[in-house]
Amino acid sequence: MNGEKKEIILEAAVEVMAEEGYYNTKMSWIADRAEIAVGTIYNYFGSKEEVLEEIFAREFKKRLDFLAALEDDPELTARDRIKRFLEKHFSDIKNNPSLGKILVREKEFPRKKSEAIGGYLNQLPNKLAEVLSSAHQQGQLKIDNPDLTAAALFGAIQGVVERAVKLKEYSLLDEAAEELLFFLERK
Amino acid sequence: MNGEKKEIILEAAVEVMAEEGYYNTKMSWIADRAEIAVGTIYNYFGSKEEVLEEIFAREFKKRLDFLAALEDDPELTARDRIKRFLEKHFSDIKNNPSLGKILVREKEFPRKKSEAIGGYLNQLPNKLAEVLSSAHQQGQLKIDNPDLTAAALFGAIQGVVERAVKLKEYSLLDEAAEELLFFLERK
Amino acid sequence: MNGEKKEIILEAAVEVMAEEGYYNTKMSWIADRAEIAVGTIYNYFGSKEEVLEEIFAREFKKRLDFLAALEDDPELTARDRIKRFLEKHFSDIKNNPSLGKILVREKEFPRKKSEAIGGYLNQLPNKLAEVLSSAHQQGQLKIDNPDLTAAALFGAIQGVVERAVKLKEYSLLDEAAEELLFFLERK
Amino acid sequence: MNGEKKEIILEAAVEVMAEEGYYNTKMSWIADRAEIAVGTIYNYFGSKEEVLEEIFAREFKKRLDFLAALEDDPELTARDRIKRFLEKHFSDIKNNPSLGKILVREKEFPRKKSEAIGGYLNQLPNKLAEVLSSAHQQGQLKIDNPDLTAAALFGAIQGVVERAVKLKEYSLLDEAAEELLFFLERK
DNA sequence: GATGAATGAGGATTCATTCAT
DNA sequence: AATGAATGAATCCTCATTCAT
Repeated sequence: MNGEKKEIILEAAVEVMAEEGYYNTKMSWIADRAEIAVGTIYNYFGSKEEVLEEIFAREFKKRLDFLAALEDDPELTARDRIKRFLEKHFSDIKNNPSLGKILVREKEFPRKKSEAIGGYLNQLPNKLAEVLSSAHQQGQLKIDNPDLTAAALFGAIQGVVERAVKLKEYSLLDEAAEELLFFLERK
Repeated sequence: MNGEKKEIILEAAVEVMAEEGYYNTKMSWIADRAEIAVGTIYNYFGSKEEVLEEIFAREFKKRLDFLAALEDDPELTARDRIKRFLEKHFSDIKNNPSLGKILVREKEFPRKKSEAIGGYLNQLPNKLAEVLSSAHQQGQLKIDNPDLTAAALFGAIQGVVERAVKLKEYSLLDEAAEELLFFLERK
Repeated sequence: MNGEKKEIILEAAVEVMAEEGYYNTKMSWIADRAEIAVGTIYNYFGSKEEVLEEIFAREFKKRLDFLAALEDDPELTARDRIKRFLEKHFSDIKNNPSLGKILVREKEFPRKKSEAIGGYLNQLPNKLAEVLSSAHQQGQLKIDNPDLTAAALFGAIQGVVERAVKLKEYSLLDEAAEELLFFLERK
Repeated sequence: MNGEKKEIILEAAVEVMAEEGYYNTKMSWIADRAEIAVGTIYNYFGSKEEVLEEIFAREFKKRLDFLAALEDDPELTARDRIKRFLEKHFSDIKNNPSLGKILVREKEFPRKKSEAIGGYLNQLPNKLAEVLSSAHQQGQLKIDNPDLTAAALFGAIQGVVERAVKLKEYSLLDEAAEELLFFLERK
């Protein structure tokens, strides 16, 4: 019951921030959407920034965990891992496009402070780089610079989501995983 | 002499916004950086938002023009065009990383109003899609969905720039053009 | 308790604006006078202009209502009606000279927008003209141009209030009603 | 030639301030209307306020002088004097309604400083009161309180001008002198 | 825990005035 | 004398955060 209110607030925040952007979102709008009082938000979050951080923390953690789980499965090739990851990600976004909007858009944050979010935003490419790197070492993938490829891949993911969300053509997301895999398959 | 002051302001704005982000940038900081008075900015721009718009307008126009020029050269294959475009873009960013930072980061703007910026942000992927699409029709490229590929490519460009700028590893940008071409090369 | 704060703000605003004039009045002074924070004013009024509007709206409405009530009493002659109105008005001003000062002074407003205030400023002369006009038709008063006479009467009222308030000779207001009636009594 | 520029500026100022009001009038608009540069205004006036002051000073001086001249003519009764004064005033306003607008409207000024304007605004009623008072002493007029009557008369003048100017019914001004004399004529 | 009125620091913008040309 | 770009003090308004109820 208690934890539930926190969820309600986060959901409301995701919606409003997706529509308006972090800086244009007023705490009172989040409260309105969540059908609670502004003050109540501060019983669960220390600040507006923390709300955004929590959103990022959760979503990125989910994805990092998912990726970690895939790595633990020795049966899978690097290609499989990336494929599964992409499919999961795009399918999640399709289920909650608001979230997708925020995840690709909020690259600008309250200065300095929120190292937190910046951190998450780095971890995923890093993890992707790791996967690519180990695949490369095992001869599964021919890539020269895993960091670069991971950065490109991560950007491509964002680009596709952004496009799909902006045009509300969520069907783009269905083909997206397959499409992006071509990027890793080289002669 | 007159037009010069506008340039000075824009340069200062690019620097400060790159460091601090649009919303965190105070007009007075731009003025300080440009070594002028705040009021002077308003002799050249109607608002803070207009400053950002002008930056986007100029940079995107440059790139669109460059791409258009490449299209006019019948000697070039699609691959050449994209390659040249990427090389130019990454080299520009390397020369002015602050600009790169802004161009990839400012996806959130003063609400509704700035259709302007949103417009530019779409035009480039659209143009890329066009190039890919016509190449596809001429049998030069095997891609299924030019829109999707263009979105991925555009995102990948942003991702690479973002990574390079964030880690200040500008050497990443040297290999980037070559790397991203893999988006177009399939078995 | 809630509505009370709005009253406190209005009272403070009347005082400060009377002393300083609308344009010279800073929102922070109103807040200081009301012993609240600036932000609080904005919980009750949308803008500085709206504060002034509310003052005008209330005071003019009071007077229009009073005049309307007098018109509904068939026992009264036109002279009685005007007399009562003037007595009430002058007595009100005597009780709150600050208000008097504002009511006669604020003829210049934030451009265009405040049709509201302009409206009130017209309604009272119009109403006076009506009373005069109907009195004329009933042979109670000999006046040629009710509009003109009403404008003069309205101006005379303002002139007397202005003089009394400026010189702080509020006793002028005691004789004022009687004096102005001479204006309507013609051979 | 030199003095001429000052006149041009004053005319432009009267026009713009009549349309926009003192506080809403920008110095640059006056300059535009006068077809000169802003800086030039400051070669003739020390400040925006001084421009308004000069307007008031001139117009009120004109009227005070006119009234003084009428007083010097022993042939005239008080009624004649007032009548002539009113006719002149209303006719002047009819010729330059912009001026009329300013003269009745600008009761709020840059605080404290401009005692000047406040002074003029008092002098005219004072002078009127003098005329009435001496007429009273000579048994020409039956009025009890010359100050009060003068204030009412002055207010009535303003009221009529205001109405005429606001509705652009300048014909009201033709009858106005005759009408206002009723203030002096009692049973 | 929930509420929402009160708070006040913060910042974009305006515009009278200056002064180098 | 005329110019008009540059100046920066001044102020309205916003909104995240607090806290008494």
